[in-house]
Amino acid sequence: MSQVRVRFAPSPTGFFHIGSARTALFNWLYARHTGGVFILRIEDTDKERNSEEFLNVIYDSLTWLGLNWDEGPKVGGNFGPYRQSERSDLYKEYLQKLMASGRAYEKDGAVWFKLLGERSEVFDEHRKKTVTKVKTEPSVIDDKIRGRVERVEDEDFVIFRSDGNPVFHFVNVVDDIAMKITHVIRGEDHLSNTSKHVELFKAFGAPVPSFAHIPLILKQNGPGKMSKRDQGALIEEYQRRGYLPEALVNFLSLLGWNPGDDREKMPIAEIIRLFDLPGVNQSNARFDEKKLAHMNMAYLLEQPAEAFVELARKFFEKQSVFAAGGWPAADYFRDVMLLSQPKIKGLEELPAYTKYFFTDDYATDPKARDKIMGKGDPKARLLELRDAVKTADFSSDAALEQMLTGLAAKHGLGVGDYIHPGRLAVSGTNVGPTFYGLFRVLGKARVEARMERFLSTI
RNA sequence: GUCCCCAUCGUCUAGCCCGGUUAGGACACCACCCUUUCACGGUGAGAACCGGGGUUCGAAUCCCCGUGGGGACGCCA
Repeated sequence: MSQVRVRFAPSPTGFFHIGSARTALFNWLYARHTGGVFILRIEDTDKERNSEEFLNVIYDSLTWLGLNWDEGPKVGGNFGPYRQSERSDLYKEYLQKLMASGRAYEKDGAVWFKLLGERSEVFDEHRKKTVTKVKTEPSVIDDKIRGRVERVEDEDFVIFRSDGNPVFHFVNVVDDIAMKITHVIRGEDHLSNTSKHVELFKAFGAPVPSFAHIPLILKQNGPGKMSKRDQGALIEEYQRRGYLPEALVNFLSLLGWNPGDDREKMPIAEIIRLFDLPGVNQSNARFDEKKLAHMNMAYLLEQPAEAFVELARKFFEKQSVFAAGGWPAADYFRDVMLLSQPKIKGLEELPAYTKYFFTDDYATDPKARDKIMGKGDPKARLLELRDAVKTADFSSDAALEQMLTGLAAKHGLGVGDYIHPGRLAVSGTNVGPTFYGLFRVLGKARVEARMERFLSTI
């Protein structure tokens, strides 16, 4: 059997969204699973709506997701060029073939594809105009996901606009022939178009590729499929918010596909090994941001220390959390991030979660203050803690824990009686990382200064 | 309106092809446990076969019809 050749064929008319990413991913997975070739082809025949900016968004997003292409812009290949705007000669050549065989004709300045069969004029109520219907044989496609689908294509359609540019149906088929595409994996919104494509393949005398129409991704709230304008629809949004691409890829792979058992979190190599077209679902899936967030957390939690610190550093950089010259010492930043890693759900929480580590100018949460200061005798506990801190060993969590348990035992109290006001005094909040880690990383000098400052306000 | 696709917990889904399950898992939600807070983690609860007809000893599973959802009907892609 010949090598699988699949293509992802976006048009640069807007930001790259979840649905496109999933289509790209399934094509990529199928190529990697079969040892085939993944081709990126830019469908930019609509000059009015294309832009270089959106083209770069496509490259950036695919690269970020790790969906590398074997042939296409930037990497080349034997079937280029890979931008349709650079392939006009080929399209004219193919048009000549249809003209020569009598399967294309001009009308109203445009070129139409001619269906074979008996013709009749019919008034279309829905479109409010008279159209020419052609009595044709049904086009049959043997879809790898949906099975046999039959549809009658009964009207000639435009293949070249009156401005001289070819339309999608035409270029799509011509390029699939020219690039020797074996499997067309695309969204179900194209299923109805497929009969047009099948007729074109046949008119060119070319073999019809296998089709696999994947279900659509529906918006999380309200009716209809997800579009670029919907909440959470854009890939670049997740990139900006510090999501891990491997988490997004894992989540996306599970939207409309599953390995056939309970496994969800899987390394990409495992997904590639298990992915296949028959495993793809037939029904549409609703996008669930919460499940994606959970997947992202799971990936974040298992990052090795240095990798996590690096991710955090890049995120802080991109968000410009610190002024150019205002970065904390690398070791201190590292300690703070590692202390926070097990506590956060996403990188985007990090700047707010760690703010008080990097500045003395933080606000004290009034709610936390009321809650903690209104119970027992926190001031007395803080005074005791302050005195104990003076001689305490800050070199390890264990040493600090020993200090605190000793202090609590001496006064017949629980460690919580010290921890709650202590945390509030040095961080202004009642949520945060482990208390001993908090003290250790802040260091004795900061802890003492902040405790004194806090004591002076009560 | 015409044509095409689809239908299991709120959501993603396993089971369907090759009829016999206490219909399983995950996210979300709730309770409890762990615990210095918040998370994580653990345990448990609630939660589904769209409806109606067939076929069959037996239907989530096979067939038909409804209904519902989605898509396509451009000189957009």
